[in-house]
Amino acid sequence: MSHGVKTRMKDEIRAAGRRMTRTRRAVLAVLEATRYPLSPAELYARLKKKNIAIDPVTVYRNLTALKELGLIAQLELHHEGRFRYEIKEGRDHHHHIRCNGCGRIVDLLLCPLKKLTAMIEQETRFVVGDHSLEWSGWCPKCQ
Amino acid sequence: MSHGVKTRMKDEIRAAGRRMTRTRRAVLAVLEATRYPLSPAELYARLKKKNIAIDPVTVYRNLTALKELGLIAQLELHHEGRFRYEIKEGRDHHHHIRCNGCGRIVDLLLCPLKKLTAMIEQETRFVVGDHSLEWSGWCPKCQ
DNA sequence: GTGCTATTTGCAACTGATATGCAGTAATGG
DNA sequence: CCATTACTGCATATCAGTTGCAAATAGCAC
Repeated sequence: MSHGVKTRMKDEIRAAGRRMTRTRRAVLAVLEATRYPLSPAELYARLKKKNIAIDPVTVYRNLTALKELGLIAQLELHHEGRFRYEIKEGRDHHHHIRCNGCGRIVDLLLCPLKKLTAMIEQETRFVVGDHSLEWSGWCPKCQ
Repeated sequence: MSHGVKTRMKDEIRAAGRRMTRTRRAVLAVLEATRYPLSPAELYARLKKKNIAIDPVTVYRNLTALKELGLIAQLELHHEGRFRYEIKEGRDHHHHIRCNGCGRIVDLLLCPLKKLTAMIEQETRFVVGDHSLEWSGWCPKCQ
């Protein structure tokens, strides 16, 4: 196994004519180490706690770039009104549920929607691209 | 039929100790006349075009109030990063698809998710509340 | 209609999330 | 280690939505 995840990511970044920088590496590292999608602000806080010098703007710019490169996914949780980001590498298509009480976010590994695409294309004559499916509710502790 | 939609809405507003005002009536009228969910800014623009004097802040406050009263629904379309609102009265549960090209929004009358609730509750131990399911793609004209 | 009270409104100012302009810095290929 | 060009930081701007407060008004009682 000569080609690790990090190397593969760097290759993809280079292939698009972009660079693997100190801050980009740090952003990716935090996203990789976190098992739920982070908002830019949360990500920035984690970088700060790790004593990594980075400007909030650079966090935004890196998230946008990595999203365009397809290395991370941008999502919006139910009624949260802001974006979150999570690493794509090694993760299957999935959705989320978020607790209205404590804000805890849990992955849902199911996706009942794959079969629906054809139906929707027929119904609307759209060419269906992406979808988002997000749930909210109350987690065990907050019930 | 002595009890129209308007009267019913006014009753619900009054029942909650709130008032049916000039601006609230206008906001409801525009939402009723529009067959897709509007952002606060779009709603404000339509009111202006109809020469209705209203402050943008009042639009926000009315939308919040009407949402709390359960008369309108707040939703977030796929990757749009802001809220939209639509009238609930007389409309079944549904979802949307939005064109990446022109922004056109079309209703999807299907909802494949009802059966899923029990499954998710079992899997996560959450008590499932609401969900959002939004699609994006390319509409016939933009393909 | 008159008057009363609580809700609403308009205006201004504010917050929070995200974007942009620009000059300086640093990652890559040669 | 040089040149090129992407990236970073800082300041500043924009956009969505919120909040404080005094003035306006809806709804109710008379």
